[in-house]
Amino acid sequence: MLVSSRGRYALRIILELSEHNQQDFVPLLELSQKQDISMKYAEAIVAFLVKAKLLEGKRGKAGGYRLVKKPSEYTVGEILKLTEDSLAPVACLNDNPNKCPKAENCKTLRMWENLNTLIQNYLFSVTIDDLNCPEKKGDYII
Amino acid sequence: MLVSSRGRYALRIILELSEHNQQDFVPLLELSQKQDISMKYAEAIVAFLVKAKLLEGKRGKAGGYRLVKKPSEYTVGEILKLTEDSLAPVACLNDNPNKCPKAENCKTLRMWENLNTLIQNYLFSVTIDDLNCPEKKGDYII
DNA sequence: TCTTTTCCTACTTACTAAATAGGAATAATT
DNA sequence: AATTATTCCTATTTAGTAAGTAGGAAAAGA
Repeated sequence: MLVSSRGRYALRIILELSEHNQQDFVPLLELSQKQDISMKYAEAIVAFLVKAKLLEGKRGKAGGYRLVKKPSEYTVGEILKLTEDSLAPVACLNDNPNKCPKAENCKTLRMWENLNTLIQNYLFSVTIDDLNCPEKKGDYII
Repeated sequence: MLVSSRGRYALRIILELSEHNQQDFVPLLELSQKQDISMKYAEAIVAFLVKAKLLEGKRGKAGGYRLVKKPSEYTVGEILKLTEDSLAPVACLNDNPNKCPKAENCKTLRMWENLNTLIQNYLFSVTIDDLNCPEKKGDYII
């Protein structure tokens, strides 16, 4: 059930970028140092985020990375869904309709679906902006 | 974020046992066949559950496995917490107080804590009995 | 042309989940 | 006492993949 390092780092990198002037490109060296992630690993993650169009990269001198939209428009859910491939707790939920041959009689399926809904609803409700300004977003209350 | 096979299988095995007369011991062969899990892998999982005192095993002829309490007293949460080691989405939540050197300034910590609470509250609220009789437990509604 | 930067491809390492194998110990039955 | 059905125990194999590394090509500004 653990979120991967890639996911956690991606969040931190986007958070870091959200704190810079959004016109500016922030070089990888600065990102990796500030976030204490090895240059090379940070590079792999950032490249992934650029390919997924969550970031924009610019080569050459004065190059670097920047966000493509406002921090309030990034949800934690969209970032993690990308890096984790899926947020679902069991793989069969990724197929719609469910392809598992046991799905019809599966006594746990409903429970997994409910858990999945719960997780997604929460993660897609939290934005990068919320993480920067926690007072904007009340704690989750059951 | 995926639940392991071990966790999914453990749930299915306990569900299977919950459908038998609870005095009887169900042999592994039957469990593994009914649940379509290899004998040897099922054995490893069941041994694990016995060690954790979630099941009781009896050797020799007419031996097998049975539940140690009523199905309504097993929560999905307790089963998965065992098989997954932890239900937390990030490892640092397992230490109380948090040992991560960045915890003080971590902008994502609160979000992970909230997600963790959400997941735990749900999983510990669902029992094996609920899975057998879904009408007993309303769907999760946000 | 020099420097700073991203971009790209490939590789290595290490971990661990998942599954298998073989046989010892136990208990009921005949 | 022998037989059979079963759990219990220890060790091993396999395979996938996350995590991290390496080196150099391409681009862009000064």
